[in-house]
Amino acid sequence: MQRLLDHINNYSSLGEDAQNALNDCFEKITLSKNTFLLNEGQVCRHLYFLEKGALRGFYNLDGKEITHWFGFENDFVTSFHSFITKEPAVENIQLLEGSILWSISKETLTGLFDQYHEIERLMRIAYEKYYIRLEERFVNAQFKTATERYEDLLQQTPHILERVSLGHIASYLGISQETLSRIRSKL
Amino acid sequence: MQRLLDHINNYSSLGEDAQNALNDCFEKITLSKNTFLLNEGQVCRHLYFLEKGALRGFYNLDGKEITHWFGFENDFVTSFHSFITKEPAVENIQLLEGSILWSISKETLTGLFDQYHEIERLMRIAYEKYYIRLEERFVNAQFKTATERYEDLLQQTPHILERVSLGHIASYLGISQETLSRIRSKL
DNA sequence: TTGTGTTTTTGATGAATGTCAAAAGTTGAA
DNA sequence: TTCAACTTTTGACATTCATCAAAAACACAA
Repeated sequence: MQRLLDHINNYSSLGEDAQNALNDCFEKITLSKNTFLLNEGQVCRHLYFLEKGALRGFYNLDGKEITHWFGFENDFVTSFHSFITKEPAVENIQLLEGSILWSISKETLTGLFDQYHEIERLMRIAYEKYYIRLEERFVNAQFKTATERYEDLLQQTPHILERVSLGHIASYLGISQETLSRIRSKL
Repeated sequence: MQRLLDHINNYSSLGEDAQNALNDCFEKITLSKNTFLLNEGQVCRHLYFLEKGALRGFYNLDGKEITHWFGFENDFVTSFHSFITKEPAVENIQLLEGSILWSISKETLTGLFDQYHEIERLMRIAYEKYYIRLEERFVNAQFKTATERYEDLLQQTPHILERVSLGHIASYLGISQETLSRIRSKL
């Protein structure tokens, strides 16, 4: 839990009351590798903080699994579309390693927003960060070649390569596994 | 201004005080076609609401202009990365039509957040909406073919086609103008 | 150490899309 | 109405990447 609070204080520092409230409202979850945190079709009612471990979000397209994001230590994780709209998720969230997570329900979080302006501020700032992170990925996806995307990954988030299989990374980069293998052999 | 307030109340309804504060803090701007609202290299210190008109965000890559987003009526517009981080923008924002905008500086907005919890909430909710909208575009960019992306555009935002030149739309879809022209001739 | 299941690489081929160049179409000012 | 500038389409060809199939490498339990 301290890790979550430390991480949050990087975003926007919280008063003691708010920190205590968060402490009371997050619930610890320990899950083993390959477990599903969410199955497609379910409404994702929780926001998670990943203290330790790794997971992926993926959906099924023409019988293939498309991994479109990964989560690692210090990431907030949810199926954002489902969490925000309360519609059933189109994606699955699956553990890639045994992990420790902290969970809070949407209702509880909304209650905290009402009580603590500073917690809502925190969330506003978190969305800002996640927004620009996504924007960068979007621009890369649409306007860079497969090789450039792989080189960017090497530079910016090399830890992903060490913890995730090539097949998952290929679909994360939006290319086939064979193409990724060939790109790697040429660098 | 009423249009801005009406739009905002769709997101999250505001008390009278907060509405009046917004009224006082937004400034009206009228700009003619082709004007630049922002040039790359500048820090984007303002958030804009587009009451009437159209504009595009684009950046230069290998001597080509890449249009990566459009703004139309009722859109909040800024160079998000620059606005959030205060770093120089990599993109330009240019008017596609004569437009009416409402502008607020980051400092003023931050002041409103401090004073009015409900305005910060509004922003949190706005980011949620913009986040899932971007997420959808990202998935389309990475995992759909050019033809599918064009068909989605036809279905979901056909108004774009009526107001923007093909060259801009092609780069928005991440394809060459020639390919877009061929896709259209085949449908 | 062996064997089995999984992941990664390699090869051959085809489809989708980009690039360059030129033609055709459109628009708006004089 | 005409002309010049700009936008869109068409054609020929090159490049990138996906797909399918098979081989190689790796992981790890028996």
